[in-house]
Amino acid sequence: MGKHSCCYKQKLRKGLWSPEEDEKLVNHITKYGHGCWSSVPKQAGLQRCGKSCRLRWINYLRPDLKRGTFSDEEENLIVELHAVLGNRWSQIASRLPGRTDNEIKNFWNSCVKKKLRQRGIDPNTHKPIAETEAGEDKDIGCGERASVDHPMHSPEQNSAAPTKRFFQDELIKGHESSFSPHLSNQMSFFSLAGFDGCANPLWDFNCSTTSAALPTCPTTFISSSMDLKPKFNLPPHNSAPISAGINGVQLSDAVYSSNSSQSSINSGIELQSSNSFDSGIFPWSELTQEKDAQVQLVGEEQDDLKWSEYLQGAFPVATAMQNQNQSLLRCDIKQDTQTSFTSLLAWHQSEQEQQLLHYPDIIYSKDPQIVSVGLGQV
DNA sequence: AAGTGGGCCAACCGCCCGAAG
DNA sequence: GCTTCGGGCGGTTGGCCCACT
Repeated sequence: MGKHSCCYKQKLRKGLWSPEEDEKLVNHITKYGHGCWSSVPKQAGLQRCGKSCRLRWINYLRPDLKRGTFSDEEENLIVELHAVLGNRWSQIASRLPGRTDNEIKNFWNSCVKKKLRQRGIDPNTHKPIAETEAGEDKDIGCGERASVDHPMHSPEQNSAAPTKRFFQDELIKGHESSFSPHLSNQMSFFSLAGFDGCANPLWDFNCSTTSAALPTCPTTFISSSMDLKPKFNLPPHNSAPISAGINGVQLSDAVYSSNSSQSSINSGIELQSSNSFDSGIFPWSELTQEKDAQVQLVGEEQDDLKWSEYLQGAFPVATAMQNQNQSLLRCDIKQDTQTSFTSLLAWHQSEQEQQLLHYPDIIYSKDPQIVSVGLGQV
């Protein structure tokens, strides 16, 4: 693989584009579209390779590009999306209309990183720097949960972001999720159940375990809570879902329930016959696939949402925030168990007991539908 | 005024993936 | 199953600009 064949061709111009070249490219694409990029330079009369033309168009000439500095809202959104997606600039860019991955990447590297550090936040883990440093040489802290010898993690994946990346990649492999996150009426939060918001998996699994089974939905820790607030003042159409959900600290707050048609939570853990990461434990596979993950409001108002819409602000925030007195389901997934499925189950049961002791009003159910019903009664 | 260092950003590089043959 | 090719992505580079000395 390596270089494209076009890159070997001689006499191709490199470096900055001249206005004439830009004009040729724009004229050609507006007339004929780009079609096959490798043929564009020839057809447009350019001494460039197709890749160069593509890049120039996407990053600079495209008419729908928004130029200029990033707004505070955009910056906040980038930070939050980065907390979820890591360095997946193209996916981050897809949530910011008019911005390119390259632009966002540059903005991040030149500006945002610095700002975060100044605020004492590690831009990689989105955690306080002190905490991150402490976690590095102490126990398996939030940022370094991935075990070194874990088969999921290559040496380069010892940092937090690649760990998350691993899970994201796995998620992307499949998207027929049997799992729909339910949102509480109060907080429109789309949980990233598999991660704690610090770009870390909340569970470690043996590869064999992972491929065979994952807990579908820890409905275990459903409790009443009303203390979630957006951390950023995003535009109205963005504020609730993004700020409440993607910011690291609160990532695990959510409600999960399986899709009724594909049901699933048995003992809180489900054996999956197909792609384990599709089991819904990380329903945000839709982050990349734009498929039909449905974010549902629990209770009388149930609105189906696509994750993409969710991120882009289609979520009916006002509705979600109206019912301040209704319980918020929480799904706090602690990183606790070691690698085995069995231990996870044991932990699940033990946590249930603990939660019952401390929160008598907690609703537990192995069946998400029952959970929903229970919520309706709260 | 000249030199220097840093920031920004457009563009390139190397790699991956999927489709096609 | 393999090779080739095109598209795409993330990381990196190089050049321009500007502030500072």
